[in-house]
Amino acid sequence: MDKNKRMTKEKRRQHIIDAAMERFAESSYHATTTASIAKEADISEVTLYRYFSSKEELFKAVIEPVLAESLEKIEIKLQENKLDPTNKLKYILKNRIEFISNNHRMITLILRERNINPEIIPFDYIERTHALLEKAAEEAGIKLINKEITLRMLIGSILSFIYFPESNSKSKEDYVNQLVVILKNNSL
Amino acid sequence: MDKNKRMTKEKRRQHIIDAAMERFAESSYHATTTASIAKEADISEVTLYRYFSSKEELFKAVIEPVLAESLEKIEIKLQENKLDPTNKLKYILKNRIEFISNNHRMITLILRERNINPEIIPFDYIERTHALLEKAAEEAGIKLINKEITLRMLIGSILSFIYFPESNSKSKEDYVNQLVVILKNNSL
Amino acid sequence: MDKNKRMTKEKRRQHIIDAAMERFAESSYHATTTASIAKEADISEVTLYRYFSSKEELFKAVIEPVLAESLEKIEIKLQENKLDPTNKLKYILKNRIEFISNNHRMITLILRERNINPEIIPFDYIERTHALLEKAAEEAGIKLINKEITLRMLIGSILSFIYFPESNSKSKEDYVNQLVVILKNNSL
Amino acid sequence: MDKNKRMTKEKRRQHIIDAAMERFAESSYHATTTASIAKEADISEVTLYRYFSSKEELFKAVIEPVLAESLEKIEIKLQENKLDPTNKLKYILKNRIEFISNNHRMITLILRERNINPEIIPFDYIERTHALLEKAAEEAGIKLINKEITLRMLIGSILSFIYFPESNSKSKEDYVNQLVVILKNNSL
DNA sequence: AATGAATGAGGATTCATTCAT
DNA sequence: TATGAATGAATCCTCATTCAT
Repeated sequence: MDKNKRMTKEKRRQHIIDAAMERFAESSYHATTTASIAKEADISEVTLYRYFSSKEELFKAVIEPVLAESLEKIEIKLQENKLDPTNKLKYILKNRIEFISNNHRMITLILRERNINPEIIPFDYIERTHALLEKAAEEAGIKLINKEITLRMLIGSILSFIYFPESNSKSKEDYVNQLVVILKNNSL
Repeated sequence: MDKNKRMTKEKRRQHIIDAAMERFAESSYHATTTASIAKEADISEVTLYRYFSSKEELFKAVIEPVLAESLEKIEIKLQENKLDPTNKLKYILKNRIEFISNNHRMITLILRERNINPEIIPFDYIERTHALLEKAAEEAGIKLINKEITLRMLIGSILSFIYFPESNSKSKEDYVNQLVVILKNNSL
Repeated sequence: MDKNKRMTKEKRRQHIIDAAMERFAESSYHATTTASIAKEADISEVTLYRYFSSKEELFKAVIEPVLAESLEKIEIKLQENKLDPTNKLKYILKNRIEFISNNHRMITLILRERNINPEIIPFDYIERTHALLEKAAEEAGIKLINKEITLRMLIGSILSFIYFPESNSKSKEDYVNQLVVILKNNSL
Repeated sequence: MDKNKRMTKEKRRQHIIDAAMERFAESSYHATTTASIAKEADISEVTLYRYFSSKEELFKAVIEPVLAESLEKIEIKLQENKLDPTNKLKYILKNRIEFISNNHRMITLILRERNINPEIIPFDYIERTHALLEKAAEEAGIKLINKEITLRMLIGSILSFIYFPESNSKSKEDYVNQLVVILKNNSL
């Protein structure tokens, strides 16, 4: 209680966001009440509303960093174009897998809500990642028996980290390298 | 209206379940109101309550067939043991992929709600599928550089059908066959 | 309680409107709570909302009949043009005074809210009545020392009935007749 | 901001009252928030509460001068008794009309709230004015066909200035003089 | 003296569920 | 069997007011 009162504005804001994330992740946007978020943050609902003008705005603030980071960096990096095609593909895979692993709860949350609140979550990660992978695999000369199998293996690999997160960074790097080797070996 | 009145009890029950599925799939358990389900089914809310004693029970009835089917058949089939290891693996993959494709909306719905209502959705498909695949891959002698990569490719392939459904049955069969070939080719 | 349940839909609707009028008249739109209206009507708030989708809609329903009646009839009657100018003027005065007397509480309510909710109360009675009187007085050849004094006496007479209502119909008729006589006598 | 800080206590108090009047006149007592008043005055809500212990007290302070002035002066003047009856009547009329014109917004505000907060607005101007006029008219020997019509014309004339304000002081004086002439001319 | 931060109480509105017919 | 009518319990959000600095 006392320490709450001493928080700086920015810290308290983040504190509320954290509490909200906790609650939103536990249930869902609709199932989560502003009262429960306030309780989690150990503040009153009114205080919550001093920082965020509505439940929806709070929700946006929760997912915003992930939404913002998401595909920006990767697309910038790819446009710098210093990577050869194979490393481009590896970069995408690594980046996505790291991203998912680091933001596991939030990603789950976002995917869960994306159909429900399309106006809040304006684009579809998975679609866009799919498109990126498609282009990169082609450029890297990966030609399995058909394109579909290639892409399902690539995107599926990434998706697996949503359901089976992995924190060890080295493991993820190894995983990507081996995956690409296998795919290249099996190209026509 | 009139046709509603003529429905048999069982038919009407199913009619309500269908309507409920429609609505639950569109939003989420909490965001879906019993009023909207009744409207979708073109009946009154009270009638809905004559068939299902609560919203939760209706939800259970919606997902129950999928929940029931899910891994039952596959496990029975596997225990019959008439398949050689490789075909066992193929069978699991095909079965899961078909299952996901045929029940796509419901699967999405169930996955979305599994954290929210753990008491309603009592087990985790993906965990169990993962376990099945792990065993089958081992028996089939698939030994990629390490177990993790193998499993991520297998489970990831399946997961991809959640996000990228495919209705053509032949395609799915081909996909599985090719996937297994590749994996076997790359075994140590 | 029991009799409430037996009300027809239309009767109950009117019952709620009456209760709302009671409460709105007692305080004001903003100071009146939907809870207090429901209590006045001896129903639950939810029932209130079954009949009116919002407080604002209920408010509109309360004032609508008065708003609708208000100046329609008078303008139609005047256009029929069967009255000589003096009787036209008398007609306006009588009509307005009757109207105010019969709907005294509602008029007070509407005047009170007209500045506050201009979107709900879309036009200004008094302005329009003023305009009607101006034209009618001119046609009736009433020419006091100046136009302002004439109009203030006319409109003021009407306004007085807002603050000092009178139920006896004969009195009102007499009043109008005498008023017009005086004004005519004093015309230049 | 800076100038705010330099205000004397009394000046700031008045500054807040002015802001509050602005807001109360714009909407109504209940629809006006202390936050909006504070914003209008460009101070914090807490500061507002340093000057006025509650919203109600602030409201009282807003209307107090008008309430205080209202009928005090007039009654004192009348008791001095230096005026002949006709001029007494004229004095009342002029005084009331001037008063309404000079405090137009506040009068409107007070009339709007008088039913809502009878404890705050403890007496009824209009009733009291009516009583004053009744006595004065009688003393001035004005005897129209009946007392009611006389009084409605007198009080109605005053009321008209609430709905149709007039700023020109000469006009008002003329108006009163002419009104009284007419009434006297028509006395029995 | 002034305020940023905080809140208990309450307001409009919705929801799952029940009652009476 | 079917439903129109009804509601207690929440839900998001706002308001007047207070506390700590």
